[in-house]
Amino acid sequence: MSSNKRKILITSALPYVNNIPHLGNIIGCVLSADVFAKYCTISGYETMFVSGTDEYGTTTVTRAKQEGITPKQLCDKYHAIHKDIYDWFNISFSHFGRTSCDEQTEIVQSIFKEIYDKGYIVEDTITQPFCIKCDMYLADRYIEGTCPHCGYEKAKGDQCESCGKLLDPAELKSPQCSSCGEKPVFKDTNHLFLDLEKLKGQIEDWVTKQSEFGQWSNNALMVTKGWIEQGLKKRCITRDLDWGVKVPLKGFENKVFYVWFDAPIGYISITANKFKDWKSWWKSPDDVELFQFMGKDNIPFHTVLFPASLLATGDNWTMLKTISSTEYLNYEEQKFSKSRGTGVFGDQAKNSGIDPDLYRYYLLRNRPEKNDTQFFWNDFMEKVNGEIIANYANLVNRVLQFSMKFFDGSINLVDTSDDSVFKFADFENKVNSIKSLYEKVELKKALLEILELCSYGNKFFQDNEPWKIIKEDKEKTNRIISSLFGFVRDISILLYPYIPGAITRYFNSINLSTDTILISNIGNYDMLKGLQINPPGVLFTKLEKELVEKLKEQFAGKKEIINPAEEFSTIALKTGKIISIERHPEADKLYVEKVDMGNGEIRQVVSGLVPYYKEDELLNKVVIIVYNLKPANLRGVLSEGMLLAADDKKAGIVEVLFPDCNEGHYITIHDSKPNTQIIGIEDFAKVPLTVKNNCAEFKNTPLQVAGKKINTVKITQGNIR
RNA sequence: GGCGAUGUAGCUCAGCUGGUUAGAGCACUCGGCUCAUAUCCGAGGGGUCAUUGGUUCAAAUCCGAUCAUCGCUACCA
Repeated sequence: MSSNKRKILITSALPYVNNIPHLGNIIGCVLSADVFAKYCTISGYETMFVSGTDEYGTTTVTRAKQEGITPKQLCDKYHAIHKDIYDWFNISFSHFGRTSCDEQTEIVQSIFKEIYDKGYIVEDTITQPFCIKCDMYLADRYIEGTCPHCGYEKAKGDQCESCGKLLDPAELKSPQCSSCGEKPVFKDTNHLFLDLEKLKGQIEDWVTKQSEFGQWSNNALMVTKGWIEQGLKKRCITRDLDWGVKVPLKGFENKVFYVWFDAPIGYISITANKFKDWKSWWKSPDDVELFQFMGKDNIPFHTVLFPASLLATGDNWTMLKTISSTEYLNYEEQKFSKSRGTGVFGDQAKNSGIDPDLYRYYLLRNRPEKNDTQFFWNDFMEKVNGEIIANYANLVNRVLQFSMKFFDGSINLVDTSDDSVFKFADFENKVNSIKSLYEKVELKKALLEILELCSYGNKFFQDNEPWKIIKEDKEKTNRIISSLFGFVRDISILLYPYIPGAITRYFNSINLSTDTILISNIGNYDMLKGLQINPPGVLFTKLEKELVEKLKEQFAGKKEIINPAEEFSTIALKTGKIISIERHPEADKLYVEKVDMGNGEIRQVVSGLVPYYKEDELLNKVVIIVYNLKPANLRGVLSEGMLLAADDKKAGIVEVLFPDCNEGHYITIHDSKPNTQIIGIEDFAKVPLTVKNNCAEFKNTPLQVAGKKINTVKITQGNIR
């Protein structure tokens, strides 16, 4: 069975099962991988392209509970949604599987055993919440309580949804089991850890070698190095949960593997799920080249953690050769957001009435390779209409129409002489260049070079004026058109990975089998001789302004209304008197102050003023506190507000604002009213407070307290924070 | 604050290891063609290559500093 064919194994990051992918997700992994896979296929390489839904983990369990179904049922439902979307986008997986298959259990367990036998697994005890009533350990997500940072009452044990901070469940105040409400007890539980420290040398060697060999992008290499330097510690690979792959070790019967450990192995098991000879792909490092596609947030899993697991087995696995990691695609200068309804998601794209090839074209044309890029509806329309339709589709159409009109649609031998379009466009060199870009997974550039070829085709057509020559020299006209016909056929082959649907329609209209869409057929025109073509149909429908405007409106999401006049009122600034001050026990730069806010309210505030002020320079002074800020935990000490200081970066001076009044006054501009709602630090950071001419201002309006302006002594110009 | 990335025409971007008057597409202005339900071709205007030092015979390109934007991170409070 083994041939001399190159074997290319392609994976695209496994989407988490209950997130519906948006266009940014789609271009990031699945679509990019698909173009490369299609290229490999038409190049005659033996190609395996796998992906699937990542199904295990607490998120699925929680969601299933909410919907009142089992995790399995939930995954069935969402898996179908994913599959449907990718089918619509014409993604040709060898297999789009799921991590909840039997092979996953077998392979994850066997890999684990190998790692265990080699001594890279260590056991350790951690303390975890346990619900007596439910008789189970509570995964981080299953526990709710008050967030120690912001005071949000329904914070989840792993992360507070209000302030976004990552949490340890033990930090929560008044914790509760999220299913029964019982107060959990904290019990010691044994877990297994992958000893990355011990693997460090191997990982580093592998990264050094492989990054060069596989020509990793700078971005991927930087993230990887950062990760390795940041410290490879022991990482926990088990969880107390039952939706996952069981840990095959005595004493761990009730535990499953943690998703980061089992998900990448999903690539292997999904392959095994459909192909009996999966080992010829995944255990064949000398014969197989592995290309992996993902968004930038997934890099360390593929360059460090997954390789570490495989290295630890000591076995001969096929490992990552080339990583293709994209930056993010934003939507009309915002982030895609399901909850805010911003951006186009896979299911919506499908219902938008626009040809999937047009999405494919635009997403790849704008592929975020080096930078984040934007999805703009106007840009979408302009690029689609002006590039793929006006340039390529029009070239196809004029060539075919001309052949129909003047030669009854019969094609003669393709002219490749020095007068032909091939010489005119320096065709051979261009094609080689495009092929090499494909090989390097430079998908955006390859696409642009193909379009450049189309321009040469149009120019050749224009320059030769066959519509005039036909009147005198039919033979010459035939040569012109036949060369263009062959030229367009070749370009279409090159374009197939990007817009497979349209190219298939094109091949049908010229009566050529789609089996002939092969890179090796470029330059081979024997099969075109004597071809009888059909009248061409319309390859694409142009995007109309009205439709685009409608869709833009539909997917705009909730608009943030920024009213400059009320902007200042998002914050509340209040004066307070420092009644005690001491050094933070755990930090060099921080003071911990008790501040009397008036009316007997005392707040504890932490501020980073040690390098700038001595204790007695601040004690008993009246200062300004951001009064409606979410409390934050700074190196173990609660800070219930922020002490305002001006900051002159150029001079390196920090000056605390000392208002000329007593404690308990609000700071205003004009007659603004202080906000009573709690805001986050990021909201506060958006409010531009500055010092100009020794006076504290908001957008050129002086801040006032008790009828007076707030002045600085040392700093004339600067920011306030 | 630290690390990393980015900053080139109105817009989207090319410009690798430094080498002639800085490029493309879109948009704009003008001209031409008509095979093309899509148009196309040509010409033109428009840039102190973020700012600023330095290395060099030569810098958008290399090095340093600064500023701005974005991402991650922190003793941001």
